[in-house]
Amino acid sequence: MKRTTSSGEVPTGYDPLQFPAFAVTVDVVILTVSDGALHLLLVRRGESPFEGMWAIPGGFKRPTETLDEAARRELREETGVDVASLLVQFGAFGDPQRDPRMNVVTIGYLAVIRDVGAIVAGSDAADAALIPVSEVLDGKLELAFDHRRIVCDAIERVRVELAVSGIATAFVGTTFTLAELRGVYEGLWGVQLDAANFRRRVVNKDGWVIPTGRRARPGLAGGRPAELFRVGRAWNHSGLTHPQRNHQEREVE
Amino acid sequence: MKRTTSSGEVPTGYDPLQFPAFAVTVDVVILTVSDGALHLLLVRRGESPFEGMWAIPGGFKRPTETLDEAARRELREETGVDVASLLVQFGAFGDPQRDPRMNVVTIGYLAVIRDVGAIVAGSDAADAALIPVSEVLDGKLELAFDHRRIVCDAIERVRVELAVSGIATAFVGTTFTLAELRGVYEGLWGVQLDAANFRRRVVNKDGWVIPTGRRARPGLAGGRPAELFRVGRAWNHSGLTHPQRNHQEREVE
DNA sequence: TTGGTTTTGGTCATGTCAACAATAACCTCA
DNA sequence: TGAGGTTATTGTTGACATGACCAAAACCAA
Repeated sequence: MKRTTSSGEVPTGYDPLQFPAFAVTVDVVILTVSDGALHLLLVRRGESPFEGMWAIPGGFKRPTETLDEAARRELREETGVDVASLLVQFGAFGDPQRDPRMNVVTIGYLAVIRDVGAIVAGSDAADAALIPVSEVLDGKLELAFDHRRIVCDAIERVRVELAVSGIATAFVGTTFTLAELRGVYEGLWGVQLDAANFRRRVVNKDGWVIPTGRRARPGLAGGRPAELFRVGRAWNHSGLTHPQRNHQEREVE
Repeated sequence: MKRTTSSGEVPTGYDPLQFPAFAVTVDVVILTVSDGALHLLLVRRGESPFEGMWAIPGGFKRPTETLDEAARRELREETGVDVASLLVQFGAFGDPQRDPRMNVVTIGYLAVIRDVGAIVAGSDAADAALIPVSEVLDGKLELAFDHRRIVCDAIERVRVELAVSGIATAFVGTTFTLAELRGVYEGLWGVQLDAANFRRRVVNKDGWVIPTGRRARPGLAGGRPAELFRVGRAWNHSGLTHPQRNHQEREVE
C-alpha cells in the first residue's frame, strides 16, 4: 500500500513543474431577492469559449491572496460593493473537462447582497444582468462551463443555510418589516407562511430581530403600518425550519 | 470597472504558463467513533517539510480525475476501504503560505468509516494512527501545514451535519443497536441523552431506522438484549436537534 | 435465586407550532 | 366624513414533540 501525505511524495529538491499544474479560479454566485423571487447576477462572456453566453463572475486567484480575499476582490470588481451581507465558500469544482482550454479548478463562493438594482446599473450594464434563478434551474437559460451545476449547488446551500442559520436577514435591508423577511423565506422555499405564526417564531427567537420603535409606511394598497426591525446579533444559532403539516401521515411505506 | 468572467481574460491563443499555476491536492479527514469518542486517522510525514509530524492523508489531484475520484482514491490508498459510509467535500484551503514550498490549494474531504480498527492494522501501521480528535482540538497534538484548521472545519461540519441530516448512521455498522447510535450523538455533542427519549425520537422519525427482527447479544455486564436496526433510506431530511433544557432561561442579555 | 445491568415502554407536564379567528391601523374612493 | 378594502398584529385552540422520571422486561454472573 502506497503511503502519501498531504503534499505527496515530494523529494526534498522538488521541481514545481514536475507536478500537475492547475489554474485556480474563484467564481462568485451573487444572489439577491427581488420582487419576492431569488435572482442572481450573471455576466455575458466576451471571449471564447462560450462567447456570448451567460456566466457567473469570477477570475483567477492570485498567488499572494487567500481564497476569501480573491472572492471579495471579484465581488468588488463586479458589483462595486465592498462587503456583502454574506460571502461564504460553498464548494470546489474540478472536473477535468470543465474548461476546454486547460485544467481549471474553481472555488465557488456564495454572496448575498441586499439591493443590487442600483449596483448593477452603476456597473457596466451592457453585459451584466439580474436573472431569476428559476430560469437557470428550469434549464431555460443555458450557462457557460459547468456554471449551471455551480449555481444549483449554491442555491441548495442557501436553502439549507436558511434553515440552519439566519441567512434570511442577509437579504433584507438594515431595517425591515417582518413581511419582507417572510418574503425571503417564501421565495427561497417556495412555500406560503402564515404571517401570524411567522411573527411569533421570529420575534421569540432570542436575539433574532430587534424592534426599532419606528414603523414602515404602508404600501399602495394601504393596510396597517408594519413595525420596523433590525437584525439582532444572534442570527447564527438555531434557524427556522420548514413548516410541517399538522397531520403528517406517519405511514412507513 | 474591469469585467472578468469565470476563466478570466484569456485570449484565444493562450499560454497556460502565463497564468498563476497552482498545485491542487485533496486532503481527507477520516473520522470514526471508537470507545464513544471521535477519532481521526493521521499519518506521520516522512519527508520535509514538517518531517515527523502528524498530518491528514492526501495527495495531488491528477489531471484526468475529478475531485471526488481523487478523494476516493486517497481514501482507498490510505485505508484500503473502497467506499466510505460518507465522503463529502467540505472546504477549500488556499492561503498563500500554507505550504512553504509552493502554491498549493487543497480541497478538504470528510470521510466517515465504520470500524477502522482492523483497517489501520492492515495498513502500514508504523506511520498511521487513530487519534482522538480532542487531542487535536485542544492543541495538545500539533499537525503539519494548516491541517489543524482543516480538521477543525471538518469537525464543525460533522456536528452541523449531524443535526441537519442523519450522518450519525454513517458511523455505525449496517446493523446496530440504538445504544450504539446514541453513543455517536453523545460522543460528537458531548452530552448525555436519555435512552428512552432517544429511542422514541429516532424510531418515530419517518424512515429513519428500520427494525430487523434480530437482537444483539448483551455485553459483558448483561442487560436486556437490544433490538437490531438498519438504516432507512430517508436519513436526509430533518435531523435531530440538541436537547434543550426544559426550563431554559429566556433572558436577553 | 438474587442482585446488577441494559433495554424498552409508560406517564406526565411543559413547550412548540400550525390553523384559524378577531382586532387594530392604515389606505382609497365615494 | 364614512365605507369598504388591505395589511399587521394579537388571541385562542388543539395536536404534537420533548424532557424528566418511573417501571417493567430480559439478560448476565455468582
